[in-house]
Amino acid sequence: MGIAERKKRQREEMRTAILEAAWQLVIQDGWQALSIRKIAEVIEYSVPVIYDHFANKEAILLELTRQGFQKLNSELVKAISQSASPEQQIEAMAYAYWRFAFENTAYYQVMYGLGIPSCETVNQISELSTFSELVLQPVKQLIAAGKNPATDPFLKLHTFWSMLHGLISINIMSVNESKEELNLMVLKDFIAGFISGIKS
Amino acid sequence: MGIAERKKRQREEMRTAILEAAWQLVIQDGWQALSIRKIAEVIEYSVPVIYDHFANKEAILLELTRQGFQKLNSELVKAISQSASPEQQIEAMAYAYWRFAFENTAYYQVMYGLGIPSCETVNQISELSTFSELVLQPVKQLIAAGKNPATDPFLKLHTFWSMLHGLISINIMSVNESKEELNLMVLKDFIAGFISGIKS
DNA sequence: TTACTTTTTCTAACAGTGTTAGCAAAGATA
DNA sequence: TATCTTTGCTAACACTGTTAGAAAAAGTAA
Repeated sequence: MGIAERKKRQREEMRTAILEAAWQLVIQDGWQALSIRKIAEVIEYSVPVIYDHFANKEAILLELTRQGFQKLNSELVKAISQSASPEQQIEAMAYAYWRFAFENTAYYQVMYGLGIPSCETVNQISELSTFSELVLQPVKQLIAAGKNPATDPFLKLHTFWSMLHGLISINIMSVNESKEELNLMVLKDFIAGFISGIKS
Repeated sequence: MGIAERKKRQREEMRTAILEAAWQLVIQDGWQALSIRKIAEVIEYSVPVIYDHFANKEAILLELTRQGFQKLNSELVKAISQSASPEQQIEAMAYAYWRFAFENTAYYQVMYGLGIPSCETVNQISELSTFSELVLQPVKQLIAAGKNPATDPFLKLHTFWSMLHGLISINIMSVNESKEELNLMVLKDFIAGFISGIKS
């Protein structure tokens, strides 16, 4: 009897309808504005049916996160396949990753939980400039003492900040304790590379 | 007349009481669990008095963010002052930044809006391992072809991922458009340094 | 077709959230 | 003492995630 199959298919359709509605709302108003009730309105069903397919709101976000990584993966595969040497592959992947993030800002924000205290107001924080100047000072000195005095200190400042932030935020996210020593090594690796990169 | 002074002082006390209560709640239950009503309960005042000192909840978070950067700045100043050469200063600052993040996780999360879809469940995403393997492949090849075949590919993978993520998330946060070219240059700078770092 | 069972779907509620209008009480001024 | 200003509160509005329990629909068996 095909009834069970049809029911299964309908359940699947409902599930994807929920996810599509959720995604539509996310790219429309940002993932912070996503609500179960809005999803219910879009799919034209009552609220509790959503809970028949997802345990809670977080499970929906998690599924979108999964989709995001899936899409990113496929972009990376494409980047790899179109390049020959490992150098080119790495470069292509870096660009693909970068492009993915900015062409799919909503995805990236869901994937990494970005986008709170409100991105727009971060610029209001005056302490950020103090922070920048603080790091800038020794970087400038190092550049002056190095072999390439034309190096842009702001560029290096950005590299410094981004690297540290990325390392930390990825480490904070994954509770995997066994990786802590690994990350400390990455930190050391980065510092050494950063300094020698300025000098030479 | 000292009445105006006293009133001003009392207003200030109320303000700091709100911020202290908010902070206490943040380190207790995480910044996502922070609510105006809980703050009101802690300071033993009704809810609307909070709105006499802060426009909205976000303003409170923003102030905590500001405090976070202030504290980070003072840590960096300390790190700088205790080191002599720019190399040592940069290294000390990197470690200070790192330490600050992990000794003040709550601060760091508020500062960078981290900690959504729930950090704990990120590990459930199977696509992450696919992603890792994808990047790992060319990195391994590059290491094998380089002068230092003992280099840990996982370490390099982590560097790669962290750097990209840091660069992107900082760029996504600050809407400052004029910096986009700068960041593209940082990206190039990073890729070049990353590859040459593996080779040599 | 009818009676029964299972599945699906909904209404309504609970407990919580940010935010604000409007009133009451307290404090300051004359 | 009377007036004005500041301060603080109650109560509400419009949301949020989540769930219990009733109603409706769909499937099954006689």
